Parts: sequence; structure tokens; C-alpha cells
Amino acid sequence: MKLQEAQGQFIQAWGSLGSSWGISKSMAQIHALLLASPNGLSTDDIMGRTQLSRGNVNTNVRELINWRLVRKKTVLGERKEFFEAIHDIYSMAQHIMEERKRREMEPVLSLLKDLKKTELEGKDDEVKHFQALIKDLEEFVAQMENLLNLASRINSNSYLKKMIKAIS
Amino acid sequence: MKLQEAQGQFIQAWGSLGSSWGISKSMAQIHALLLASPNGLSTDDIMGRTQLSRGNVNTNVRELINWRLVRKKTVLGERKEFFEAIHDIYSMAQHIMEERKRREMEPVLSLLKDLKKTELEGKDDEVKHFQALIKDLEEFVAQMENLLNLASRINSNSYLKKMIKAIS
DNA sequence: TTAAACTTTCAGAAAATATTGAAAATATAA
DNA sequence: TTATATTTTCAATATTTTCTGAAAGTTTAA
Repeated sequence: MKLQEAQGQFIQAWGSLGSSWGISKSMAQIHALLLASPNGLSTDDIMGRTQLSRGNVNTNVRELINWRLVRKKTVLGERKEFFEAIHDIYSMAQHIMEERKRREMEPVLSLLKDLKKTELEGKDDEVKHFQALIKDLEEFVAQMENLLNLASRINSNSYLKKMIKAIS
Repeated sequence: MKLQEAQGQFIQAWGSLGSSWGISKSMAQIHALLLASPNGLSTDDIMGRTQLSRGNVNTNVRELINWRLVRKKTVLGERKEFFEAIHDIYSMAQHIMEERKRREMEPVLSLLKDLKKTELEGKDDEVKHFQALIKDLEEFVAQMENLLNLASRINSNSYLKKMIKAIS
């Protein structure tokens, strides 16, 4: 199989995975293409390989930069900008998790915190149940944050890696 | 604050969290309502509290049942069906992770496996780079699966809970 | 049976989201 | 400067996803 064809399959698959995780298909495809490219690509390169419009590529590349998954790269003697993915999968994952935590978890956490300190009027058992739910969710989120911290440190620590395997 | 109002806020917030995680807003809202309700609700109860149509409620409740987040419940002397959420947050999370793994990760994993065993034609360094990417991703996914196994066993094991906190 | 209560389905409508492409803005070289 | 290359913006459009509601289907009670 030609390399290009294999990359194409990967790009498509990554794109559809992206959409089911709430990331736009284009953004995921561009990310996949850059992951698969060792050397940084220009906007036109990306347009050529993904068949997306200039505007779309521009917007999504900048979004990838916001997420810290991609970096601008200047090439000596070239006027164009080139873009290169962060190729280390663990730091990639860490950036994704941090960004989602910031964008999505924090609003929910702050609601939970507010609800927890509010006095509620209603049937006693229903109020109790609701308060228990809030408390359980907060605790769960805290626990998951510990786990994510752990996850982000796995790569640089092969002892951790082994330990997790052992207790899993 | 009235209990109903607090529940309403929770339902809305959960709904919007849901949509950014690739779950339909209605499904997430219904789930939130059932989590907040100690006693199981009928289709009409859910319609009343969420202002969603009968068809929408029916479809999404059945989807929640597929995900094993909700159970049917019959009440003595009542013809209607009632629906009750699984209230244990850790088993809830486990079901969500399993379902997503099955639906989304598996197709990608099987592509990665295929690509790994394919002979690729192309520039040597580009082929090498792509193969390294595939390998890294596979290894990463395996590592995350270990971590998820760990996560799903945290609740019933407070020793694990403490250990993770300690090493995080 | 029949009728009423309840559940399911699904075509079309609506809403949400993503994408295009051309014009405007900006940067660089000559 | 001026011309040219490159990037950015955003209104219009297209696509995808979700939701509605009424009709069809099913179950239960009498």
C-alpha cells in the first residue's frame, strides 16, 4: 500500500473519531495529517491533502494552536508559515485533557459548588437525595482529576507504567 | 431555593455538558433528571419536567437503557413503565466508558492494527515516522485501558483511592 | 372482543454546527 | 512606495444532528 493511502485512511478515521468526541471533523483531520507528517506543512499543503477550504484550514489550524496540539514553524527563506503537530502522544493527551477540563468541567464544577451551599426547600427525602448526588459527583470529579494527573505523568515514568499495569 | 429550581439548573448544565461530549442534549437532560429523582419517573413525568416530546423521551430513554445507565421499573398496580437511573456514580462512569470504548475506540484500534501489519511504499523517513505514530497510538490506548480498569475499581477499594491520591 | 392506556416509529421540520469562498487585512519583497 | 504573497474574517450556504407529533403498534382490563 502507498504511504499516502494509509495516511488517508488514518486521517478519515481520526476525523470521524473526532466528531463523536465533539471536535469538528476538519480539525481532527488536520490534526491527523500533521501527526502523520514529520516536517510541518503549509496551509496550501493541508488544503491539498484534506480537500478543505482555505478558511476552514486557517480557522482549525489556529484552534489546534489554541489547544497547544500544533505549533507554528518558520522555514528559512520561506514566506509562508508551516505547522507542525506535537508528536509526543502523552503530552498531546495532556493538552487535550486540560483544555476540556477548562472548557467543560469547570462550569459544571462551579455549579455543583454553588448548589452544595444552597439551602433547598422541598420534601425531605428528595432534598437529601439531591444533595447526596451533588456530593457524589463532586467527589467523583476530584477522583478523576487525580487519575488524570497520574495519566499525564505515566510517560516520563516507566515505574508508574509498570505499577499501573500490575494493579489493573 | 426550591428543590425543583436547583434540579432544573442541574438538568440544564448536564445537558450542555452532554452536548460537548458528543451525547445528545435531550439524553443528557433526561439522565440528569433521573439521577436527581430517587423514585423512577414515567414517560409523562419526564415529558413534563423536561418539556421534550414523547418521541424524543421514548427514544432517549431507550438509548439510556442501552448504555445501562437507566433501568425499567414496574410499579405494582400501575400500567405505565417507570424509569430509574443507576445512582452509583462509579458504575455509571464505568458503563459510559465501556460503551464509548466499544463504539468509538474499537474501530480506530482495528484500523491501527491493520495499518501496522501493512507493508508501506514511500520515502523511508516518512514511512518510519508514520509507523512510529501508529505504534505510539496503540501503546497509548493500551495504557489508557489499564488506567480505566483501575478507575472502575476505585470505588470499591478505598486503599486504591488513597494510593492514587498519594502518587498523583 | 372492544376500548382505553400506553409505547414505538419515523417522515418531515427545526436547530445546531461546520464549511466555503471571496473580500479585506496584513505582511514582505522589490 | 507599489506589487505581490499570505493570512484572516465572516456572511452565506451546506451539512449533520436532533426533535416533533401524529399515526401505527402493542398491551392490558373489562
